[in-house]
Amino acid sequence: KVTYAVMIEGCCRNRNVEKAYELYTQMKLQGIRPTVYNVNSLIQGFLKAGLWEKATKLFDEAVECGIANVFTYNNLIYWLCKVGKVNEACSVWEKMTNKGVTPSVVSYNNLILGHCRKGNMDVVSGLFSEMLERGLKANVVTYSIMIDGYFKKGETERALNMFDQMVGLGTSPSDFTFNTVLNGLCKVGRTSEARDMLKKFIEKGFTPICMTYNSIIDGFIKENAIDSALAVYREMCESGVSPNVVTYTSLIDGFCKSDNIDLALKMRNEMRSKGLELDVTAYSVLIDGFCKRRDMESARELFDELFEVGLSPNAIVYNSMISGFRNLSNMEAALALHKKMIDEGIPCDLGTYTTLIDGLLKEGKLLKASDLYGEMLGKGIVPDVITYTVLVHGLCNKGQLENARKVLDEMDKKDTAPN
RNA sequence: GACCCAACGAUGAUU
Repeated sequence: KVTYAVMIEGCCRNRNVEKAYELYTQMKLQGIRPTVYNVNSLIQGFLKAGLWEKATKLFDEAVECGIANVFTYNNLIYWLCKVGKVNEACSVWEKMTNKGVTPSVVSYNNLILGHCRKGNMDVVSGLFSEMLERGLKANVVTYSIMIDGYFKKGETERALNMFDQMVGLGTSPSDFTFNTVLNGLCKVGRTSEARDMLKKFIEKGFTPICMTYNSIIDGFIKENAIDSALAVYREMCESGVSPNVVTYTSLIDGFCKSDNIDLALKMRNEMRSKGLELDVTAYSVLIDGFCKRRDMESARELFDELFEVGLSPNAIVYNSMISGFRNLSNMEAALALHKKMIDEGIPCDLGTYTTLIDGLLKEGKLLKASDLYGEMLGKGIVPDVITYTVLVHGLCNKGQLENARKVLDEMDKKDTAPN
């Protein structure tokens, strides 16, 4: 039985779920009762392999025969939260408590994470107090998740309070926590503060990693403080931390957005000279840079290069290109790209349609624009304020006041506030 | 005894 357990686990780790499942059935055939451990590792294996159906089937079986434990439930709750199905995660949670399985700190952490990603911070604080009331002690992961959640929601003070609370209650922050706090400060435009804090953290024994510097570099980039960003980049290299593709992407993006395409390209070369290859995001930054400069020829070259190196552009890359052609009023090229997206099976998103509709309306091609709007709605894509603004503006400019009125009414029905 | 959780980069309108 031990042998089977070890083998099943090993197969799951090696992403060989098929083999693991084979062993599992073989074991059952030999009359050996599978343990929770076996089932748990199998479920996890299925989840990692994206075999959602098989995972839930096994999970339901485990629940039915009553061998499911906290770990079993946590596993599923985690994956549901990760893919944004927080409501389903909640029903698994209910099932768990109904079966008399007591949630652990990890259970709470998983659910809190799910709600943080959705931005439901009020639910999060409810769960947090519930957890404490039940006599569970929040751990460093709980705090880190919540700190990150508050920062991402823009509730900086709350985030910093959580950090103080954690320290005050005697939970030592981990390197993970430090990175979360630093990144959070950078994201809300307090990068210099983060840089100073980094020094203090280092004194407390924190070892910065590439990601730490990346957060600070990107923060300065977003504040348009390119020189500070470069200073941190040098500091990073000097302290022996190797920059990665994310570091360079931030810097390249900074140069592009401050209209310094030459320096951006220089950075790309520096990156390559260190043996790093561009990924899709890195390409997208450069492509967008050229598109914004209305240099569609260079953008196109990079777009082609992307294919040549064996990558395939995602919707973001296409959207940049489409937006670039739209700016040049070349809707023919823009629409050709839209067609290519569909041919290649790249899902168009709200941005794709908004840009296309914007361009078409500006050209006076109202029919084509409305076709695309219909196509978008047909795919279940819901318009947002920006889309509505595009429609109202475009229609008004073409004297279609009636239709613009209709759009405003539609907004009203959907409770979207005009800006 | 072994299984579960957290952190970094890119795209759309108006101004």
